[in-house]
Amino acid sequence: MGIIERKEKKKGELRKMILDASMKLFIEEGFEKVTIRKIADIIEYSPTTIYLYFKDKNEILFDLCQQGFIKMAFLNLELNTISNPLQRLQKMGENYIRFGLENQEYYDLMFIQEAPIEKLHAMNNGKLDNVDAILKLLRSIVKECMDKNLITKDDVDSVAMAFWGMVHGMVSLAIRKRFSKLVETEKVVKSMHQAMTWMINSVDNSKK
Amino acid sequence: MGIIERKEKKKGELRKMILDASMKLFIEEGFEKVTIRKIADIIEYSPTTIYLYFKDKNEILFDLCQQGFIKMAFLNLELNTISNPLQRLQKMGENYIRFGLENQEYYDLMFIQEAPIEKLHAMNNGKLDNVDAILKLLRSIVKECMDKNLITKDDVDSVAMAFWGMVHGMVSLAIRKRFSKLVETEKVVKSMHQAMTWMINSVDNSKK
DNA sequence: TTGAAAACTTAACACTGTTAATTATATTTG
DNA sequence: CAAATATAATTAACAGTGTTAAGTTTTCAA
Repeated sequence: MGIIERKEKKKGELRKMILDASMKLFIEEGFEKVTIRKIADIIEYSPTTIYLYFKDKNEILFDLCQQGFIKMAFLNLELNTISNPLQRLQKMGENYIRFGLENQEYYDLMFIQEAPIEKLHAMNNGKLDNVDAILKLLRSIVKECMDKNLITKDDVDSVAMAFWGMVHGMVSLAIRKRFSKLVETEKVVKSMHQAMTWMINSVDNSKK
Repeated sequence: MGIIERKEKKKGELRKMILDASMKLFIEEGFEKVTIRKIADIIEYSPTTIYLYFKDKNEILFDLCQQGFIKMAFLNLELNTISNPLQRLQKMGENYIRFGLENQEYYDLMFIQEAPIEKLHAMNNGKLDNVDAILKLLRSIVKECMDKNLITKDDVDSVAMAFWGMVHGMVSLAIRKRFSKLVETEKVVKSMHQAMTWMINSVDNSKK
């Protein structure tokens, strides 16, 4: 049994080496540069060895993706200190925007690319993952806003979609450089926050 | 001069054949299946011939992209019949959502992929293109809403960003299957429209 | 020490966009 | 009309990509 454990550990070690190499490439050169052969170069194994530890490339990208969700979740820890749920919603949105702009490669993988998400759907083994945690938080804040009559009551999920949509839409359009015909490049970030503030104020029922 | 014209025409004809073949592949198999070699197969020329008529693949994708913008612009023609600018804004949003969901391949190229947009930035020879037209329309409607005190006054571009962001965000998250953990697949479309309606009603100052 | 199982590699397949060099086809000139 | 030139199209290749089947090396228990 000690032997099997050691084997498992060794197996785990190479798995980790592959993921570490992927992360290194991902951080330093972006996710398009994460190729099987480059990973193999770094860990000094042949490319095919990787397939003994991962079914395919998506399984590796999925792991990087999960790291991103963990990273993002950390930003939301400070939200507990804000008592007003609408202010909390705004702060969550601002965190989201900042995370997206400062971690564009992660963001791409987490919310724009279609490749790694297939794994997420396949790996639905009950355990609620990091995506769930963020969505659950968003939903609960929206619900609290409605319960306290800060925003107009409606289907919680739909309203959550509207907010998520707005921040994701702005971040992804910014990352993909679609705002150039609307505002100057230097003003994009400022305008995004201004948009966020306008929206929060506009839906705030306590302000009228 | 008649001779040069005829030559130009012939050159244009092969150019058109290439674009037609690209469109055929694009419509029938999606944009990832639009490859130089497949285009070459259809037009019955060698792959390298294509490079005599287009600088690179992006130049071909850019053309498909433009077709998408034209297609989208058609949907907005009916907007003139709506006198209330906020209702017009809602209708524009609903058109946008419908276009995105019904033309996912076009939408991908127009707003999600980064490849063809580089050409759009490079080709900035003054002439305001189809993207401009749509953004100009959005901006003017937002402005009209503010002028008529239907929504709270603020920087027009920022508010336009908020609305565009919301609809683009929802459409792109739906296309990339990110809503599965929030609402059931069958309900996504309905929830998107519900989200849109909630948002329009919530920002409507005339309703309070 | 032998034999089976595990770990790893080599070689290859089927693709991708793109380029340099070459050949075939028109067109213009002597 | 024939030769020279200009245009058009092709072949072959480069440098990549993910992935798989088959073969080799290593490890380890009987």
